[in-house]
Amino acid sequence: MDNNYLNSLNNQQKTAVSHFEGPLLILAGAGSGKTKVLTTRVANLIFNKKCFGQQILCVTFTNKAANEMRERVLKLINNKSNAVPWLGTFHSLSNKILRKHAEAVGLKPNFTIIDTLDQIKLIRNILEAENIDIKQNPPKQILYNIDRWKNLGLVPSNVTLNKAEVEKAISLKIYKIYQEKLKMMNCVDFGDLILHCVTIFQKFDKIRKFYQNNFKYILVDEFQDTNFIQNLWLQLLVNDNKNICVVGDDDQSIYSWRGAEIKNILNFEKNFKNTKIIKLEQNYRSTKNILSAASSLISNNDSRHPKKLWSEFSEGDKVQIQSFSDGLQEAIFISDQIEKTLIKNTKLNNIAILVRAAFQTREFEERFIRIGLPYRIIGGLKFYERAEIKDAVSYLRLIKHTNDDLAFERIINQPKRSIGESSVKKIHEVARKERLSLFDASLHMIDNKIFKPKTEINVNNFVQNILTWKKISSEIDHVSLLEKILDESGYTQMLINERSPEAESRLENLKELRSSMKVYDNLDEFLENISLQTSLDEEWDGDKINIMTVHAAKGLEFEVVFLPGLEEGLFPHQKSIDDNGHAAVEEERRLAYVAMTRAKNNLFMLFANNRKFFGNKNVDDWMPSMPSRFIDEIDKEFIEITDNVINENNDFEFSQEIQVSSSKNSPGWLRMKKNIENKERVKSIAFCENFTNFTVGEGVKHEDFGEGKIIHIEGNKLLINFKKYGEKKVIDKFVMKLSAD
DNA sequence: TAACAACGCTTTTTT
DNA sequence: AGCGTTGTTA
Repeated sequence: MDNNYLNSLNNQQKTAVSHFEGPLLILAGAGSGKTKVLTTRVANLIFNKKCFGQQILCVTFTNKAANEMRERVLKLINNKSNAVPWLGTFHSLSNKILRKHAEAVGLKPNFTIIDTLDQIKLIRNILEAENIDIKQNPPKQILYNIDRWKNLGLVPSNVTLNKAEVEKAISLKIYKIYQEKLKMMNCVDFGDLILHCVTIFQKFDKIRKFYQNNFKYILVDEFQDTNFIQNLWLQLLVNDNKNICVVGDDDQSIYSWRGAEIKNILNFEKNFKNTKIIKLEQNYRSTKNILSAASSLISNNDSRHPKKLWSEFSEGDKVQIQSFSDGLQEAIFISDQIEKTLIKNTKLNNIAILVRAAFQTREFEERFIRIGLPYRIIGGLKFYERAEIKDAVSYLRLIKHTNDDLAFERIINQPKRSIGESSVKKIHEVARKERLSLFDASLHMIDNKIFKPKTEINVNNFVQNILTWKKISSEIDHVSLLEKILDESGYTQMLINERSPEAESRLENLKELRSSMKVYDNLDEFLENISLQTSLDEEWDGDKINIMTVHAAKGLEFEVVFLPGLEEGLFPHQKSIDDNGHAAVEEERRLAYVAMTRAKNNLFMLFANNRKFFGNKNVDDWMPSMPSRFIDEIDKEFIEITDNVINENNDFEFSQEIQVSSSKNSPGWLRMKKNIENKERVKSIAFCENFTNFTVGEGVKHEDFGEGKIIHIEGNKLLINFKKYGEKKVIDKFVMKLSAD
């Protein structure tokens, strides 16, 4: 192996890579090459025979980051697959450890990891059983409280409520039952993965020492986003040599809502004596304009370590600030920009649209489908969270553990077996009284003739099927088992009978599930990993535009970045401000900073004057909006402002077909400014005049679309069937009556 | 019990 | 718009 890998590093990076003994804190600014440092450091440790690959614990924040890091490390050390087995996320590594010591916390090694939907369902069930009002105690809120306790390392018996927290008493009560239920079902949630590990490390010195001794070196990425329990997990694994290296950037801390504590990084040198601190301040990603714009924004935060990122790159284009009359115009601009200019020089893979909230992706999805640009939405709906996939997995789960009540309840009447709500409720009651799982309660009720005769036959068929499949599950492979179940349960037939496009795509998804299962050796292995799998799609295949939330974009970089929706209330998000005030604004600002610093060459920041919420059934769904404060906070030297607001009275459907370029005549930017000062509400489509002198059936002519006939009228908006263009919505003043002459 | 209509709430960010 | 919950009917 050649030693060139060190030569491509700058001095600070080299120091970081070559520091072997003792705690190391790397403060790495955005784009300063921290992944390179981490991967090279791992390789360097192995080259210098400081340890074996399997003695390195390397923790990343996402699976994506873990995969990328593994790939790069393996490349550096010559492709020995599985040479760094302990590289992964806190959750995946905890999963691995917990499988080995499950009994220590009263679980079987093949426990199931439940997802958020299951968590909420379980909490609902408990609330119902306890006769607690669901409306007054939303399961989501309770789940949030439980998660927070878990992030703080608190098991139910360790939670103490002060006077201000009386309202959490119900959550605490549920938490206790929730944990018991999970144990009974041999399930854990995401939080448990880490919490159980910590419990084991604390309770069993032998186990802890085993891992401490094994991990000669620990590396942690994105350290600014670790929370209390994750930090404790690390502290328990560090041995006396204190060879722990953490990398982070306080300006990129964006997970406080998940319990992330910046103080973990700020106090690191206090926790570990003789910490070596290295700052990486040279940026290798962005042009000077982008970097300066981002730096000027983040300098508005009070609580941060001042730092001076610098770049040897050219100035580049200024950051483009663009305003639009509504979200659709914004989407049209982005797609135009991509189609007209970018597509020539930039691969679609190098273009990203980063949004604050997931719902914003829809606007772009619709636009790209319409004009046929390939795109991918990352982290949207996860494959295994789809209904049909969860159903199929529930069958497998129930076969594996018949006391998995969540799985039981999900599929007992899916496909329909005429076992309705009331029957399920009865099973619940008996299960509670007899302290049985739903499955065993059903058997009990059959034996004791508690069901109505018809229901009994149906329930009996179901449980017998499950038992039969359970029996043969050890004889045939897991893929055949799934096929058999989908076939014999009537699930496939149910979808075929539906004859809808949705059902067809569900069948497709089940096929995909089937092929994805082949990657695993057996059913256990499949079930153990399915929940931690973010997506089974080959997400990064093909040349496509990337659409994702800013959170999901953490750690990634793109040639061109679009940031739509920079409006007060959306970015910064109102809910976050409501909940946490000033601290929240600072975190939102960091989020904007992360978003901006993803861009290498071109950065577009966009906002609309009117934003559509909750569909567009009626005009009330349109909300006037103001540009984000973050736009004002960026130093004007590095930005260029363009106003694309078309005549406000224009109909949004209609404007879809006009080119944006034709309209730079309205002083929208200045008007917006004025509106903010006067605190006036922006005039929006909602206030259009609401009458017209056209009638349904009348023939009309439109400048662009030619002749057509009115088929529906709503206020001053006409639905017209054009001869050439088909049905379109147009505002009345853009069409002329076709007079008899 | 199933099928369907009516209603109301949604959307912050994720392993 | 889309989903889950509630109410109505067969």
